[in-house]
Amino acid sequence: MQLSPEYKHLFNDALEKCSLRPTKQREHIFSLLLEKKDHPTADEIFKRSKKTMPSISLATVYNCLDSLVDSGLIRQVNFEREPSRYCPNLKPHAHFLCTKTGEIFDIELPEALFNELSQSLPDDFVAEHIEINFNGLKN
Amino acid sequence: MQLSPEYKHLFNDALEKCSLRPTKQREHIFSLLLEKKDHPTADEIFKRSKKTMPSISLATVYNCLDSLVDSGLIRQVNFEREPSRYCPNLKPHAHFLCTKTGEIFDIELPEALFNELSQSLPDDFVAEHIEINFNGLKN
DNA sequence: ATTTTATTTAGAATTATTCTAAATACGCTT
DNA sequence: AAGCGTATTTAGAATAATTCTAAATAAAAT
Repeated sequence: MQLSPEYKHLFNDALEKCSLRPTKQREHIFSLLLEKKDHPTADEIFKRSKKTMPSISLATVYNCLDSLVDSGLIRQVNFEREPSRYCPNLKPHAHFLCTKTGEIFDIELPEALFNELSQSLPDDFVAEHIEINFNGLKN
Repeated sequence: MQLSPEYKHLFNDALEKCSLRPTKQREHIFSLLLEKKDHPTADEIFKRSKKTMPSISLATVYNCLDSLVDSGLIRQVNFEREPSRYCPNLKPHAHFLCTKTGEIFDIELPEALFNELSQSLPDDFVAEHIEINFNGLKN
């Protein structure tokens, strides 16, 4: 529940770059995501947050998650009509939803694949972000 | 607003395979999606449907869309927290959301890329479906 | 220290989607 | 074609996720 110096630095820098303030709540939620990387929903994060920061409100959780996403510290993961989930893995990766258990897995993909994807766009398209979601069965 | 014989056939077959009935409403919505392939939301589809089928209800639109997705006749497209959109393009393709205009474009990708993606999954993952969403700027 | 500006908070509001139960339509059997 | 069982449609209510609002608080700048 405490950011290591490296992450603390990353955290401050990333927010600074977007002129966002490094608040207790933002830090709390970020460290919580780093602690258990299981792609929780906003509501799940709210419940976990309250354990150690009982005064936090759900709206703040949503606000903080948005700030963290905007500053590039975490990623938002969307599958179908399900509530958004959040992921602190900063390496380029895809997600896999197991249709049986509902679990979401990070899938590390070779950087080259992302490049291939970008390059296969017509010239007038400039991609800022690529999201790759698999679903199927994980044994 | 009328399916061509080929599409009518495709439509009947696809529903049959899932033991779903080829109803007027399902056909109506399917033909409407084929007519203007602009990735409309359920609500937009509801508005369009009412023009020629005034008695249709929003719940039916949702039901029909689910049936069409289940039978593989259309695809559901999700970007971030936005409402689901629907796409009748059956060729393997990705989607590109222009962050400026909000428009969604179909991006045809070489089949090989989809294979590469599937193959880069660890052995215990079996993908049923791959969704690729770009966002950025389209000039 | 003071002021300015961003953020948090609780609760209300909104929006997309799903549920419910009755009415209707479909497709099969005779 | 009539009847029967089941699937689908319908309108409206209900739900769930997310956003909004306005006042209180906290952070940064002066």
